[in-house]
Amino acid sequence: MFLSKSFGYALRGVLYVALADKEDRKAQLDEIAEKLSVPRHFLAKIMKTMVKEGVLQSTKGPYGGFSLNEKTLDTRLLQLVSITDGVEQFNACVLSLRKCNSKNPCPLHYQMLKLRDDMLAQFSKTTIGDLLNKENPDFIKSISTIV
Amino acid sequence: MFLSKSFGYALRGVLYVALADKEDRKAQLDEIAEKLSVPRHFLAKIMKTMVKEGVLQSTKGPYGGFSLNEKTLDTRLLQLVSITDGVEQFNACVLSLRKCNSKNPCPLHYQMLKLRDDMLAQFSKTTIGDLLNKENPDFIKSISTIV
DNA sequence: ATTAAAAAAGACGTTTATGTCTTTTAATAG
DNA sequence: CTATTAAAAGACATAAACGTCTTTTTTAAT
Repeated sequence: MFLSKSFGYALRGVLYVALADKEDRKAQLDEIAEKLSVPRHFLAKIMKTMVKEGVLQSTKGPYGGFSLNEKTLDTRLLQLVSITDGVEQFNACVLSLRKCNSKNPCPLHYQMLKLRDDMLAQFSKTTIGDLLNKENPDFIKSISTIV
Repeated sequence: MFLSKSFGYALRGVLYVALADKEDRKAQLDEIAEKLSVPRHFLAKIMKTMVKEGVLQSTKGPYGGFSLNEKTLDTRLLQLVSITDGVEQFNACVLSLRKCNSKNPCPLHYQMLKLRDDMLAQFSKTTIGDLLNKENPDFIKSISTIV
């Protein structure tokens, strides 16, 4: 309802790489996809995009894989949303009215505006690093428990 | 992002019927679709479903069309969401984790829970009648201004 | 240099949301 | 009762999201 599956895969993917980083190792696609129970090739596309957008780093070849870069932990969730879903839709009217605005509000304009602002605030203030600092001992389990 | 197009069409459709009702007349599909700039046959399906679900009334044949019933104005927006989108997705984890709950929360569990509750509260408390009582003089314009 | 490993790239397939078209059913006027 | 009108029903079409498979490119060890 709120976000695409790609967003969830992206976030779990980058979190997995961050956890591997704590063990001073890179994470490879095969491992990530398997541990997170996410379609391998689909995840590949998403990881690739994140690399292109500078959220992650990757190296090819033997001993290659995905790793963090200087920006990863400071990346805001909103940027992930932007990469996987786009942010324009946040501003779209629920009634599909293009000319819906405060001058000519649809019947749900202000109600939705509030919900939207709350959501944007949440996703803007939270970074990848924030999620990792929660010190949840079951963190790994929580991002991979799918069944 | 939040809701399907069908939801927007459904709400605008039923509001249009309510406005026609204030003029003591039924609204026909051709008129509604044209005035709201919504695909006729697609809207037909949605209107039909709303009739089946008891949100609206319809009569076939000459001088037929869609009209309100005793329940229409008391219908909560959540019921429209339920008809067009389903409500299960409100409870789905953004990370697609099936076993995400307060015992085993994903990193975004509580943040999303709050947003979700706010949204459900909004949609639960607001009825079709509430939207009509806002006395917005540009109401008709606001639900049909699409271009 | 050669080979193997791993990501990048891109073609292809499936499913779901959205949209269109035609036929059927029901109601009313005359 | 017949013709007409309008919704109901259902088949078909398109676009976007989601997923799979194969080939190419890059890297590193030997």
